[in-house]
Amino acid sequence: MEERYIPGKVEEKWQRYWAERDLFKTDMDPERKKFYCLEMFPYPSGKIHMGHVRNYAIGDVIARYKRMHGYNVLHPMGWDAFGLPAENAAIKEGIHPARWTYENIDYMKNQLKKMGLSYEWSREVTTCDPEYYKWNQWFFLKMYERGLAYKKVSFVNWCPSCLTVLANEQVIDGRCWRCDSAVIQKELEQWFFRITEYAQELLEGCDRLKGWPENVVAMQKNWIGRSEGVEMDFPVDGFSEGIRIFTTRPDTLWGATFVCLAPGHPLSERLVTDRSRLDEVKKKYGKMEEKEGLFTGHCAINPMNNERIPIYIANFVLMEYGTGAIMSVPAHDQRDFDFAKKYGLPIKVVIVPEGSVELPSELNAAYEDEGILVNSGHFSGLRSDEARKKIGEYIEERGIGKRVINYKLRDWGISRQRYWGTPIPVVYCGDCGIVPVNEEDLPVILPEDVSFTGKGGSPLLDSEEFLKVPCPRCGKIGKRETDTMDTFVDSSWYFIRYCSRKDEDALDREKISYWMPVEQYIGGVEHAVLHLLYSRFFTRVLRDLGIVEFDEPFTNLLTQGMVCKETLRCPEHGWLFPEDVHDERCKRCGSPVIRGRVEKMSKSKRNVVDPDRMIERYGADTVRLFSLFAAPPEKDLEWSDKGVEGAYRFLNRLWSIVYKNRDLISGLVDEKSFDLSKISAQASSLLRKTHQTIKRVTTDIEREFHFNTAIAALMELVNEISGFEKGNNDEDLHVLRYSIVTTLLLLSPFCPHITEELWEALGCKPSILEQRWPEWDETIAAEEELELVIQVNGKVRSKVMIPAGLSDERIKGIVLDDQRTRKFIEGKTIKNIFVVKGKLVNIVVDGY
RNA sequence: GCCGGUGUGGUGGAAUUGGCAGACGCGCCGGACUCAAAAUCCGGUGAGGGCAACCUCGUGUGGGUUCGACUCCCACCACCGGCACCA
Repeated sequence: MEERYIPGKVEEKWQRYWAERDLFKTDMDPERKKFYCLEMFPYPSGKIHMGHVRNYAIGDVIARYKRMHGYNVLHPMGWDAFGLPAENAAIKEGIHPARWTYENIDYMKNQLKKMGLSYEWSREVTTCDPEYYKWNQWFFLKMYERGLAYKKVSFVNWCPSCLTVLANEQVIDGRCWRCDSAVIQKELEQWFFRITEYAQELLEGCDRLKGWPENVVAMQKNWIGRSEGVEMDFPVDGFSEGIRIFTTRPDTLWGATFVCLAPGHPLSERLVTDRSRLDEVKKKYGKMEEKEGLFTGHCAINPMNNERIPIYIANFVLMEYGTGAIMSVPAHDQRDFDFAKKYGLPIKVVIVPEGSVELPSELNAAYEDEGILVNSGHFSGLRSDEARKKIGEYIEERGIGKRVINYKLRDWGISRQRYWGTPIPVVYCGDCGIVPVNEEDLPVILPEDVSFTGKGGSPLLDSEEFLKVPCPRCGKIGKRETDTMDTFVDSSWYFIRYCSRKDEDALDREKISYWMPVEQYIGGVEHAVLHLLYSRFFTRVLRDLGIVEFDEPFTNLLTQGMVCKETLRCPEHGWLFPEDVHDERCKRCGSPVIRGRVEKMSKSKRNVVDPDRMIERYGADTVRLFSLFAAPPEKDLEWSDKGVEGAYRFLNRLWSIVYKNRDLISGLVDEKSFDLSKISAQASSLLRKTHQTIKRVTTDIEREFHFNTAIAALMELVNEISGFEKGNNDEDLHVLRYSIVTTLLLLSPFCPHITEELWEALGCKPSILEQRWPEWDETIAAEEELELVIQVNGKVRSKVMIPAGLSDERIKGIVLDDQRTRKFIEGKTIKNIFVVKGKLVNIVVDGY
């Protein structure tokens, strides 16, 4: 190889080398400690973007680093291959979703290979493969058997553009997570997974997720949303059954002046005579804009004070939470207050702020804080918290209610009225009703001969062959379920599938128990409540099915920040590509360009950088290096073309240093220990720096994966190597070789190709990735001489060099002798001297 | 509104338990090489003052603890993210 660094050539050579020797293949080995390193698998959208590059670069460094520490590392990759874009492509371009998906996978796999990622491709998972989704169906059947999968009518989030139902987790600010259309509420019959069954366990588990970022844990807790309160029945005039309400504020029970039912509440139909008015309120259900209500004409009895209070249907009451009915306390709840004002209902104060006698007679807002109870029978005078406890007990003693816990978490709606997903394995029979498909008939295969018009519901409705099937129970012709599963079902267990190869048993207990859980999971924070919560739920279901024997799938989670870039705007032409700009002006109209904010890369804002082009120009090593160096992994990263060039320069420098010294050191035998008396001061310093660098790189990676500072340390070492001049002895060359070889080893997880090449150029036997991670010697790393900082009253006044390991007394002596220091302490009384070992001395003097 | 996070040079970001603020990189300035440029290499680079050795100020704002605070405590401001009629 000639002396010029040509990244493309080097990278192709080593990628082939690794592939030919299958160096990333792993097998279960109970003798070795395992490490499961996983990055969130991508949706095969067509091309990878910089967010992928960053995600996989981080994962690859960790996998390679752990491998060099002797771990048996599982590092797989796959495809979250079902989903809407494939179907939209079919409608728009007439290409079948399967073909579209597999072509994208081919292309993207090739891109990933060019990045030099250490994946074991024989474990590749593709979720649209019947061999994979068969197990989705199998889990569904098992869950159905146990009542964890069920069908119910409810209001659901409907995306009018995607023409499908969305889970609560997929609605962001009232809009579809995928296409951003406004989501509407629709009453439909849907399949659900009973995730609420695990609400408490999922919540408790949060506290044990020590290796997860706090904000993600907080978001999950928040989403599960536990609250404690009481449930009690309010009897209804002229009806035998009462209205069961839930409240977290039993201390305000005496202030309840009306009762509200959710529009979908079973009693609402029976209490309301005017159907059209009810439908009107229903239409406004869940709408945040305005409160809408309808008096039922009936009254309920407040069991605490036996007052008759009116019953309303109100659009702001949710059927899905609590009991679907509330007692309304307008004096102490702003929503009830607004409603009471609108409909002229009485407002009764039962809590006053502690220390004050009463609230103003005309409230203009609800008093929602805690306080002292008034007008509340014999509970008057108690503080809210005491009252809640006592009233809870009182209610239970009298048998009129009970203390309960409620969760915001709703069951997971998994039905999707779309084609490109896992068919739900159920048949509807005229006689038998809902009948699950027999296990041995799995998979229910998605028919391929369907047409995509984009109109009139799922293409599956047109497939006679798929639709008309004999009932698995009685054999009579029934109708197959045409809804498919939410793709989040696919990604809820893919990490388990990786434990065995494609042709092996998908649920091999032994392999799963060896490889799981995932020691390190890496991905975007956007899945904080979606995928990550579903996976925790699924893992528990699989545990209860006896397939796995752990609760949490991901021990450590790293949520990497977004990849951002500066945006450019022209007042005339909007967002601009960098190439549309010349001399700070828009090329088209000459207007001065507005340098916009640094924002997440997006096509619409024209601030994307294409990984292919970057890799072609600088090589994967440079792209990896820059994306790891520019920011710590959990923070947002600002892409900078100049920064990339800086990374490229660094690799070129390393390359030329190695080749400059190659003839001198390539023939030498590797040594790890040196006779310090034989080497020059420069070599001794380089040796020390090398050991310090091993230590810094290692601890920076161990401590929260701070690759940016680890790389900075390597740059410092390379700077020192570059300035190194050997003394008049041959031993110095051994130090130089040791230092360069160590640099290559430390850099190899970040930049695997160039380090392999240089490793080989120095006469070392490939592959560098099979080497052990270097170790440092604390005594060599320690400085012989330290720079002691001298402060007087906390201000730095002087610095002196001292030998390491002096006693405090000796140090004080040296300090007080120091010329510069004396200027500041002369004629003053020394009150105290603080010595920080090996670092600093602070002299406290009077009269300063 | 509730929950979480962030705030440091021209810029991306460093600073282990409270102990030299600004590592490393980018940019900029100066120099070497060159007919010239690019590339490369060397040096400088928080602000203000001084010919200088040096001095003063400086981590969003105000206070506190401490010999000593980017770091700990209290209050506030700004920005970012999540949730939000959840009774």
